Amino acid sequence: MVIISLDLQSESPIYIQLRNKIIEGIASKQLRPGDPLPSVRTFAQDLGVNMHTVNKAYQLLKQDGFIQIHRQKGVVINPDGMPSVDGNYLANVRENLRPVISESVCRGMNKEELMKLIQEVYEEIQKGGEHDDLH
Amino acid sequence: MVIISLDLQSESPIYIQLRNKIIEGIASKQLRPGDPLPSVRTFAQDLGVNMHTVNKAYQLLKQDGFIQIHRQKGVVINPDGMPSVDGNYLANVRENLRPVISESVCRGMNKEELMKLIQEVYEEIQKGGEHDDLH
Amino acid sequence: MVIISLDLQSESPIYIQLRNKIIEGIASKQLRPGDPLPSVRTFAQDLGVNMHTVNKAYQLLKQDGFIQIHRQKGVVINPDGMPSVDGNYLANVRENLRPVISESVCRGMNKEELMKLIQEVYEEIQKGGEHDDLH
Amino acid sequence: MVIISLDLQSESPIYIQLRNKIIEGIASKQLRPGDPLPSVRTFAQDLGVNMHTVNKAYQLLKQDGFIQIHRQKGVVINPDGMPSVDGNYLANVRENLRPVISESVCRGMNKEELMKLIQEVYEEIQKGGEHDDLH
DNA sequence: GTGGTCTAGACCACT
DNA sequence: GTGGTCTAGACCACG
Repeated sequence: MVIISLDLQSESPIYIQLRNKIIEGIASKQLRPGDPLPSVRTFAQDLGVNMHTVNKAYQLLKQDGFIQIHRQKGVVINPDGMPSVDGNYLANVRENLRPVISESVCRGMNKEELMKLIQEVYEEIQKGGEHDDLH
Repeated sequence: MVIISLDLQSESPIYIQLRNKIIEGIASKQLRPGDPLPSVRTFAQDLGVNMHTVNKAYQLLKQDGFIQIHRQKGVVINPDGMPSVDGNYLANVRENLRPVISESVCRGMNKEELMKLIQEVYEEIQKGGEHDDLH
Repeated sequence: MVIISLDLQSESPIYIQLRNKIIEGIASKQLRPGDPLPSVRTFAQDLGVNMHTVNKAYQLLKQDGFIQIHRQKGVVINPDGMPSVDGNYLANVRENLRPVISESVCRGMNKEELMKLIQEVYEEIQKGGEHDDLH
Repeated sequence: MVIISLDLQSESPIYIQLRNKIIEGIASKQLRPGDPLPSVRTFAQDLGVNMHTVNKAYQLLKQDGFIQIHRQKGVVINPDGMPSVDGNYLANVRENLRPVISESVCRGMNKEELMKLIQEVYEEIQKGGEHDDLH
C-alpha cells in the first residue's frame, strides 16, 4: 500500500485527513473493492498516531459505506461497491463547494479558469494510481 | 442587506460560516467594494450570536483583504478591490478540492457530471445577487 | 431530571444503556423537545462514568435525530420533533423483534399472551412520565 | 434443512445470530423436537465460520434447554419439549422490549401500529415453516 | 465552560 | 490477534 502522509499540525483533525486519504486511494484505484486495510492497531503504529484515531476514521468510512468491518476478514474496501450519489450527498457537496467557489469568484477567477482548475485536480487524483496497479 | 442564515448546529464554526456568507455576498455582487458592513455589536445582535464571533469573522476577512476596518468609518468591503489568486491561495484550494472530488469520483460521478455540478453552483452564486442590486 | 440508573455490569455497553434511557425519557414525556440535557462532563460525573462514554451516547442520539448538539445552548432534545418511522427503521425493528418473538413462540406463548405483554410494556413506558410533568 | 444466512458484518456476534436462527427454525416448525442438527464441524464448514463459533451457539442453546448434545447421537432439538416461560425469561424479554418500544413511541407509532407490526412479524415467523414441513 | 480531538493504556468479547 | 468498550487526563477551538 502506498505511503499515507498525515499533517499532524493541520487544523483539520487527523481522523478526517486519514478518511480523506483512504477515499483518495479508492478514487485513484490504488485501493479497490475487496482490498484489505490494516488493523487499527498496526495502522496506528505505522502512522504514528493513536489507535482510536484510526478507529474513528474507519467508523466514518464504514458509516458512509466505503469500507466494511468484517468479523473474520478484518477491514476491507467495500466489495459490494461504493456508495452512490444520492440527493443527500449532492446537497452536501453543493454546500461545501459554495464557499470555495465564491471565494474564487471574489478573487477574480472566471468560470473557465475555475473549470480548468477542477479538471486539473480531477486528473491529478486519477494519475495518483497509474504507477502501481499492484499494492 | 440580505438576511444571513447561520446553522448553529453545524459542525463548522459560526465565525467561519459568517465569513463565508459575506464572501458569497461579495461574489454575488450583493456587496460591492466600499459597501458598509454592520458594526460588530449590531451585527452580533441581529444574528443572535456572540460579539466575539462576529469580530473573529471580521478579523479573518480583514486578514485576507476582503474588508477594511476603520475606527471611524467602521467596516467596509475593501474599496481597493479584492485579493487576487496567488500561488498560496491556489495551493490551498486544490487541497480543499481534492477530498471533495475524490469522494465524488468514488461515488461514481464522471468528469462531465462533476463539471455540470460545479457550473450549477457557480451560476447559483451569481444568481443570488440579481434580485436586489441595491441594499 | 429523573434519576437514570445504569447497570455497569450489564453485557450491553453503558453508552447504549444511556442512549436507551434517554429515549425512554422522551417516550414517557419526562423529556420534551427543547429540554436541555446535561453537559457531557457533568452528566458523566453524575452517572459515575467517563466523559467519552456519555459523549458516545450523545453522538448516537444526535445521529438519529433525537437530540441536537448546539453551539450555544449545549445539548437539547430535538426541538424540531423526533425522527420518523422510515422504511429503514422499520426493517431494523423487524429484525430485532424476530428473535425475541421466535423465542417466545418456542417457549409456548401464543399470540394473545404476546400481545398482552407488549401492551403492558407499552403502558409501563407511558406511566413512567405521569408522576412528574415538571423536571 | 433450510439455508441459514449469517451477516458477518453485523454488530451482533455470529454465534448469537446462529442461536437465533435455530430458534427461529424451531418457532416456524422447520425444526421439531427430536430433529438432528449438524455436527459442530460440518455445520461450521457449511456456514463458513469457525468451529468454536458453532460450538458456542450450541452451548447457549443447550443451556437454555432448546437442544440436547449427546456424545453418540450428536445434537438434537430437545425431544422432551421446549423450555417454558418462567419469570426470569419474562423479566428479560421486558427489558429487551423496553428500548425498542420506547423508540417506536418516540418516532410516532401509536399502540395500534405497534401491535400490527408485532402481529406481522409473528405471522412472518410462522409462515417461514409452511413451505417445507419435511427437511 | 462547552464540545472536539488526541493520547496511553487497559480489559473483554469474538473468531 | 481483532475490534469494541472504557478510563483518565490533556489540550484546543469555540462562544
